[in-house]
Amino acid sequence: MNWTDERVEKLKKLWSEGLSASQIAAQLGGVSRNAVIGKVHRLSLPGRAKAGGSAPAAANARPKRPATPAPAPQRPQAEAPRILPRTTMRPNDVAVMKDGGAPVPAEETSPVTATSGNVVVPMTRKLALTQLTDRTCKWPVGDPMKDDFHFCGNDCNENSPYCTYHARLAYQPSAERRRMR
DNA sequence: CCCTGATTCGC
DNA sequence: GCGAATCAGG
Repeated sequence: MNWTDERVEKLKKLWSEGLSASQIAAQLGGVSRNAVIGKVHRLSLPGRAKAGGSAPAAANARPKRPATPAPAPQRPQAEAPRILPRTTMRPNDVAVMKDGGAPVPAEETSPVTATSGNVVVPMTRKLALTQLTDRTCKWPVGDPMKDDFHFCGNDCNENSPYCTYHARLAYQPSAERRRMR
């Protein structure tokens, strides 16, 4: 895959926007994240800022490289579009989903934080925390700091902690991967 | 384990 | 110049 001006330009754009190398590689298609990082360095683009006191990356630089380059099997990265419960979502994933119009918990352990404010939900049974059972949807509704806070409480599947509706919101596929020719 | 960027060096 | 392999972290 050539680094055409077009692709380089897109690389610069996405990199400056803070996307990770792997995400950029996914968008460009046909290149690995290593290729992206390598290109970034070659272009002398500013690397990622090291925030809190840890940046001995360049200080070390004493790796060992075996003189035996094993035949590297390429992985064509063609996974099936499986929808798996990804509870950990990165900022970019959330940003993409936000356009869908559906309210979605931004944080992993506590979806509560994201639902503060106006949440439009089909129907809730307005259950308190202590009234939740194994079969009631545990999707939080409203502001936990206010007293009108409650949980959805609808019937949920045996496995999922949420009802069918909220399970869709909670378990959005990472998606936004595949983008190649 | 997943991920991140950084670096080296054979090609 | 390219990028896989590798390192070093989170």
